Amino acid sequence: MADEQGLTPRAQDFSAWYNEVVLRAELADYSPVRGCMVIRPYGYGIWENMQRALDGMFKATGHQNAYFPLFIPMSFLEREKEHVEGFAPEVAVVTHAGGKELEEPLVIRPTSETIIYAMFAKWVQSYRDLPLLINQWANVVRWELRTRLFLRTAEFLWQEGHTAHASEAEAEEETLRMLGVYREFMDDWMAMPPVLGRKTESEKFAGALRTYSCEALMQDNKALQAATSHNLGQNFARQFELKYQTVTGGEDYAWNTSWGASTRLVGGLVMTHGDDVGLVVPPQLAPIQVVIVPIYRSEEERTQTLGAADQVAAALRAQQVRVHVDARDTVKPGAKYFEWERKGVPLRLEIGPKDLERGQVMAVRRRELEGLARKEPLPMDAVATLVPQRLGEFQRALLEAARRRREENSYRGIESYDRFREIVEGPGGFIYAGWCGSAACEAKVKEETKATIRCLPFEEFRTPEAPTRCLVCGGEAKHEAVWDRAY
RNA sequence: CGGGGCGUAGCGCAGUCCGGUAGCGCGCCUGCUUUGGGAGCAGGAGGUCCUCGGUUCGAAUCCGAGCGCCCCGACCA
Repeated sequence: MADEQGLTPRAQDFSAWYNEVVLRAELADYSPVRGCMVIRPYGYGIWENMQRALDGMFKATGHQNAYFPLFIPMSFLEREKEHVEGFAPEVAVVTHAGGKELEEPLVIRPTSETIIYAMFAKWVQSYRDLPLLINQWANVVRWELRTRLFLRTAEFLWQEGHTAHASEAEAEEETLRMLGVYREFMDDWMAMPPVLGRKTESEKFAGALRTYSCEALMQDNKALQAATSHNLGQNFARQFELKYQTVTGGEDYAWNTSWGASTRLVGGLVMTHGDDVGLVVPPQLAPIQVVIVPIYRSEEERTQTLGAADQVAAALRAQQVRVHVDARDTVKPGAKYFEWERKGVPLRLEIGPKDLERGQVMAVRRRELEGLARKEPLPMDAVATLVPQRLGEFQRALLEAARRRREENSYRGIESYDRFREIVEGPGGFIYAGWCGSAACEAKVKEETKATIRCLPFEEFRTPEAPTRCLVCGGEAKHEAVWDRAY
């Protein structure tokens, strides 16, 4: 670290900065097991808020939670060819249990399509049993060679939605609906606005017909795939005999979708809003939205300011504000400021003798954002109404700032491959360019620049004037693609 | 799995080249004074120097092997 109290500046070493923020804000810690991490209470608090929000949205769109086992028979995974090929290198396998070698090895789920659709097959007989809309919150294991806190760990927490439908159109609608849910979550809760689009064949989920994703742009201008939604077609249904009787009495395989988002989102949050002081958590997801720091000298002042702090806290809690009073007597106010800023608490209220005299509290925002004063006094008797407003403003300003940063670092109308390379190898960012649709052109760019097609963006994200030529071969452009290096 | 770096007190590090029995800052504990942006003074606790083996009268230091972690690359939510 640059010095013992500050962090390595982002501009100097983004990667080091990221690790330091995660550790120093007490989001997570390294575990004794290589590639795994311990999510600490503060980090888990953010994840719990994410879960709560997403879970509510899943329920609102008709899904129910269930839980499927961690262990999957090896033979299940092997049934879908593309699927097993995609995951084989990274699965962990249990070969021994109960002191004996198992007859059939058990895979620790890298994802649960196989076991879930095997169960769906038992539960679905008729079109009347469809759609079946299930979600599970679970841990999964993917034995990655190279890991990073939150962004890629051997074990991670996520949710995986799995649905079965009676028609391809319905499955496609569901796939896009859930992509939209993720988008709404990222906009409204995380203030991390994604670009939506379809994945290319080489980037799609192993076993899917089509994959869609939400791609967010981090502060180092690398892309983060933040959520994916897959139309699985009938691929898994065929392998697991997930059949149903149609309205007309015939028989057909069900159409499946799956969609997921993981604790990786926490890493995205850090890399979207954090600054050189530390973490910045959007109010909607902050475990602590407001921290109150009393300031005093004498014992009498201590009693008074702490009393006022408790009163303000109670008034805010009545407004559903998550508030913490830092009443520690052994730490000076300045030290508390730094600590809570490092942890990204959106709003701090300072209450000292001078404030009490004036009947006010001093409010300080975590980050300076356009149009919003960093410090302002709030009348004591209006705190309960003003603080929720300030939190809302801060949330909106974070989204606005993130959106602006994304657009400022997006490049459109790039036609020359040399120019493309200049951007990728220089500042980086989302590069919109034409693509002929050939895997060869896609692979060439990846090999030469490490940039990949993050997605083929949906209409609303596309450039008004569609590219006509493929960035790589100069042939006719079939799509506009968003390229970038990615996490 | 290749390249680089690093393993010494809870954290960050010095000491290693040139062997002589372990130190600095932060943090922690006690007391007093402090408290509006990382407090001061005094006292104190805390270390199998990653592991194993070798060389030596003597190893944190030299030699060999192994393990672990971080960063960069190939593969990936």
